[in-house]
Amino acid sequence: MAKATIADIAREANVSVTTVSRFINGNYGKMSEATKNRVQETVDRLQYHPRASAQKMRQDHTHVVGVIVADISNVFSSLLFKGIYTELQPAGYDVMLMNSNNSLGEESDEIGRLLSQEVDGLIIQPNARDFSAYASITDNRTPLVMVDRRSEGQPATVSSVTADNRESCLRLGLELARRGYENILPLSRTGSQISAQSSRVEGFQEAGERTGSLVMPMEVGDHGQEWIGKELDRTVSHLKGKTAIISLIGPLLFDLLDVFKGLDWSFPEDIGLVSFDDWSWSRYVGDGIYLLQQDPQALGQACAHNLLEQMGIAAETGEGDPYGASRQITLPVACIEAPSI
Amino acid sequence: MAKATIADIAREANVSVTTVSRFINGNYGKMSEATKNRVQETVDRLQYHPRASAQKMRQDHTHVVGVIVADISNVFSSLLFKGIYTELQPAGYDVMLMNSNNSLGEESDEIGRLLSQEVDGLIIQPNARDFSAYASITDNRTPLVMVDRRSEGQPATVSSVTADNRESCLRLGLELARRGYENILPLSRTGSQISAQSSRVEGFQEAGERTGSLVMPMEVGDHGQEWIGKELDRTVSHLKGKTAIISLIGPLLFDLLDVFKGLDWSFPEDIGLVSFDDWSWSRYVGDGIYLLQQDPQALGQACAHNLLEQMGIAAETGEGDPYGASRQITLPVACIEAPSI
DNA sequence: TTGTACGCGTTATCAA
DNA sequence: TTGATAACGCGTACAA
Repeated sequence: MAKATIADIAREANVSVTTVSRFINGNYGKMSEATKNRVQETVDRLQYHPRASAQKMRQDHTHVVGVIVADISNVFSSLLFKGIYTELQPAGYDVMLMNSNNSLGEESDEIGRLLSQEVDGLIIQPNARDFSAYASITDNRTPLVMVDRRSEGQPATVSSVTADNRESCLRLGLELARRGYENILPLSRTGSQISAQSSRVEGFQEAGERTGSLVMPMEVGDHGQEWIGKELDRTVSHLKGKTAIISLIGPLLFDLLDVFKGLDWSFPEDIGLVSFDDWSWSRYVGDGIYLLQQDPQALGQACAHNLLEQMGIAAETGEGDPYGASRQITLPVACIEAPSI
Repeated sequence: MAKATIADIAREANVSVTTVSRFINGNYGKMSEATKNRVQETVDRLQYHPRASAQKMRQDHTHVVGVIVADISNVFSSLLFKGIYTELQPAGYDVMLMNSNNSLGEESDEIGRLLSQEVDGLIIQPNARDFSAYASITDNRTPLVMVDRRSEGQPATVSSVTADNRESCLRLGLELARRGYENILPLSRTGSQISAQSSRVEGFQEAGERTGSLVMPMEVGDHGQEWIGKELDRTVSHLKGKTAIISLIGPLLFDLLDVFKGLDWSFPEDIGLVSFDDWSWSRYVGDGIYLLQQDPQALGQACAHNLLEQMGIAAETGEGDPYGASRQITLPVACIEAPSI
C-alpha cells in the first residue's frame, strides 16, 4: 500500500479532506469530539504524515533554514551549528547543513541548491571577498545572516555576527607589550579569500603602533611543519628581545606544538605562545596555554535569533521589508590566562 | 516581482512550459540550439531556480537525506557528518541534520519531522534500546542505516555501521595483561539507553576471563570530577597489583586528567591510562596517551555509501525490495601507542 | 521540434 | 460543524 494521503484518511474516516486538513493543522475549533477522535484514530492507524513538499506548494514558507559552514571538521563549525540548531528547532524550523570546504565554487553551488529548496532563511560563513557572490540571495529577498567573516560591500540589509576579533587582539597586544614582549608574530593559515584572521592581525598591528613593538604577520599557507619551523627559526634568530608567537586559528596550534618540539623551544622561557580557540584541551599541555577563545555556540544562537526576527517580520508584513531587524552583532572573545607567556 | 516560475520563463522566451521543463532537466535532445540559448538567457535573466517542493510532487524522490546524530558537540558526530556529506553531496543529495542530544523524545520527534520531509533515506545514531522506536521508518519503506550503536531486534533489512569496539578492547585487554596489569577499570558515561561503550566493556570482560585479570566496569553517570575522583581513589586503594583506567568515551578523558591532577596520580608510574577517541590532542599531554581511535569520517562514508546503494535499488526496482543491499559493516579501530601504560 | 492539458497532496475560500 | 473545489509549480503523456 502506497503512503497514505489526506484523501485516504478522509475516505476511511468518512469525512471530507477539509476536515482532515483542519485536524492536521490543529483547528479543532470547528469540529465535534466524535469526528476529531475518528480522524485521530485513522491517522494513527494508517501512520499518516503530512508531506512537507505538498504543504509548501500552498504556503509561502517552508520552515527550513539553510546553513553553510566553511569547514565542518573544525570544532568551531560544529559548535556554531549546535547554537543555531538549539535555537531553530524549538521554533519549528528544520536545518539543511552544507560544508563549503573553504571553496568558493562549492559555496556557490550550495547557495543555488538551498535557494532551490526554498529555504526561509540562510546563515553563511562566507568565503568570497566580495558580496556580489551572494547577490542572488538578496535578489530573492531571502533573509540572510553572515557569520564569523565579513565580505566587502555587504548591504546594510544583511546581518552580520562576528566575534570581537580586532579588539581582543588589540588588548592582547598591549598586554604582551606590558609584559615586556617586543616582537609579536601572528601566524595565520587562511583557506579562503576572507577570514576572521585578518581582523585579528589588524588588532595586533594597532597595538604595535601604540606601543612601538614589532608586529610581523606570517601567512603559512598550506606549508607543512618543516617549512614553518624553518621560517620561524630564521625569523626569530634575527630578532632582538622577547618574541611571542600567536596561532590565529585553532588547528594551527597542533602544528606549532610539534614545531616547538622539533626546534627544542620551550615556552614561556624561550618564546611566548598564545592561541585562538583550542576547544579546551590545551590546558593539559604543560601548565596550559594562554588563549583567546570565541564562543561559537553563542555566535550560532545569535545568528539564529536574528534570522528568526527577520523571518518573523517577513512573514508578518508579507511584501514588506524583511530586513528591518538587521544589524551588526559583535560577541566578546574570552581571554584565558596561562603561563605560556 | 514575485519569484519566477517555469511559466514566466516560457512566456518571456516565447516557448512552451514543456520546452522549459526539458531544458531544466537537461533534455537537450529535442531542442534546437536557438531555443536552447533563448531559454538559457531567460533563465539567467530572471534568476530562475526550479522549486524543489514542486518537483517533489511529481517525482517519487526528494534527493534529501536525513541524519540524526546523538551529540553534535562531540567531534565524533561532526566528523561522521563530514564523511556522510562528502559522499552524498557529489551524488546529488542534500542533507538535513538533526541533533537528538541523546534524548529519546527529541529523537522520536525528529524522525517524524524527517519523514514529513519525505527524505529518501535516513542515517541515525540511535538512542533507543529497542528497535520498535524506529518501526515507523521501516513501515514507510524508507532506507535506513544505523551507525555507531546497535539497537535490539533490528530487522535484517536495516544496515548497521559500527567500529570494531569489542575486538579492539579484547586485544587491548590482552595487551594490558601482557604488560603486567592485573586490574582494568573501564569508565563510561552513557547519555542514552545504548551506546558503543557497552560493546567495549564486553571486550574487556572477555579479556579478563581469558587472562584472569580483574575487570571492573564503572559507570560515572552525570557525576562531576569530585565524585569520580573519590570513587576511583577508594576503588584503587583496595586493589592489589597494577591498575589501568580506560576512558571509554573521548570527552571523559578531560575529566580524568583533572581527576588525576587532583589525586596527584601520574601515569604510567602510579596507574595506567588509556582513552578512546581523543581527536589527536592528547599526544601533547606529557609524553602522550595510549589511544583506541575510531575513524568517524570513514564510518560516515560507509553509511552514506550503503544508503546510496539502498536508495539506488529502491529507485531502480520501484516497488521492489529496497533492502537488498543491507548488511552489517564493521570498521577497524586504530591503536595509537604511547607511554601512558 | 514544440505545445496542451492533466494530476501530484495540500490548504484556503466559499458555500451549505 | 462540515464539504466541494480551485489553486500552488512542475513533469509528462499525448497531440500537433
